[in-house]
Amino acid sequence: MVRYAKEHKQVTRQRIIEKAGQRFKQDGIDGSGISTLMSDAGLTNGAFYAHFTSKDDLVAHVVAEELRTQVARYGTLRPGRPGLEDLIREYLSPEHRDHPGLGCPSAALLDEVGRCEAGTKQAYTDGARDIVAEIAARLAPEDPKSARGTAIGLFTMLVGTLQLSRALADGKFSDEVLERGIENALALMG
Amino acid sequence: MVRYAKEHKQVTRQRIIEKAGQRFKQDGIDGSGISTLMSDAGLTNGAFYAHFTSKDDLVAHVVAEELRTQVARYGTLRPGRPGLEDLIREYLSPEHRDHPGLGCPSAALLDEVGRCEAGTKQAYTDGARDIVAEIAARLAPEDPKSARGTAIGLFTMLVGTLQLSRALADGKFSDEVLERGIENALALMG
DNA sequence: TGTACATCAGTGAACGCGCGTTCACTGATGTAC
DNA sequence: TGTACATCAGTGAACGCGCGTTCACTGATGTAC
Repeated sequence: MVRYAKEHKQVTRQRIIEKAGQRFKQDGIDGSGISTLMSDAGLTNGAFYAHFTSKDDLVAHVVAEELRTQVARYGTLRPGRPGLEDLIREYLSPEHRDHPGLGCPSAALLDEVGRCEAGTKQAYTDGARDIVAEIAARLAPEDPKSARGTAIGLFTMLVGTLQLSRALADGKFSDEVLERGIENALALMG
Repeated sequence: MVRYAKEHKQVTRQRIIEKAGQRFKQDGIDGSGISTLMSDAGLTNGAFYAHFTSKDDLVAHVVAEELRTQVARYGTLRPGRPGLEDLIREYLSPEHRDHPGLGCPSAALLDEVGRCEAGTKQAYTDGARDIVAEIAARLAPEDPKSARGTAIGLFTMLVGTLQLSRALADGKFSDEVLERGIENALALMG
């Protein structure tokens, strides 16, 4: 019937998106060229435009996928507040700090997303809404709306703290930022 | 004696650094080319290497200068905690969100600094130390050390909140993030 | 069963462009005598 | 006072390179008859 399995091209496209997510988080969006991205996916540069109309198009899909993955992580945590506490400790760990390619897209790319075109910002906005809702639901399952403010504060502090820890040249200072961040985040949860 | 006023070249160098700070914060470091930076300073590209050994060299000096400016801002605030409260409201304002070029370098560039070479990260580290110390001294003038944790939390939340507000395509959601951020920051101060 | 043709994911060379960097030169202002 | 020379901040064209993007082509697999 078909020369390739029906879903072959979709699988390839998904592989490009996932590898590009890692590369973007490691080297930045501006810092990652099409040739590198395609080579990460085991392909050559020419095939790119059979999958995406432009780099901007890829970036928007990558951001959407990365945030979807973050939301999915919440489903794997212990239920309720204990799950959030686990998340805080994992998020503000030296492992996460030292491996941005496998970590949170917001920590790696948030200020760059602020400079991206509308489609990418929209994809980020949709994902951010889900993340805030997930955190709020864990903080106050009976009335998530009341916890939105705290959820936003928790999220922004996690992101800012990890970014700061990555920008510091002094390992001791960086470790201190992570440790204080855990204390602050747990305190913020109440 | 000299063809130009003694300090002429220093003045030009300082102008390049300050204009580059604005450009970096607006378009990103990777997003700003030497020709644009020099044209911002009213010069042509060729003069760049009479002032800096490389783009990385400029970036390190810009980061150092930008953080020095941030620290200097603390001196212009009302003394003590009221000054910090003013800062929080100014920092998390729509005006600051909408004019990154004139705003906080951490909010505009923090994740990019994390990917910069050692000299730039060192410059950032030195500046961050001063900012944390300034905030801590305002939170607990009698015992700043005890307030370091809270100072770090306040700083990271401000930075993360402004970044998030800039990344959101939805103005209403973005405004909400700023408002909740002010509440959370004031609560964190205690 | 065998051969001609259609499909299409992927190849790889090439496009113009802007990047960071280099360098021979300019021209305004000084000094020497 | 006038002319030859030194200084040096800044000019602007050029360097090789990698960028995002285009396109003629390949080659593996299917269908037609």
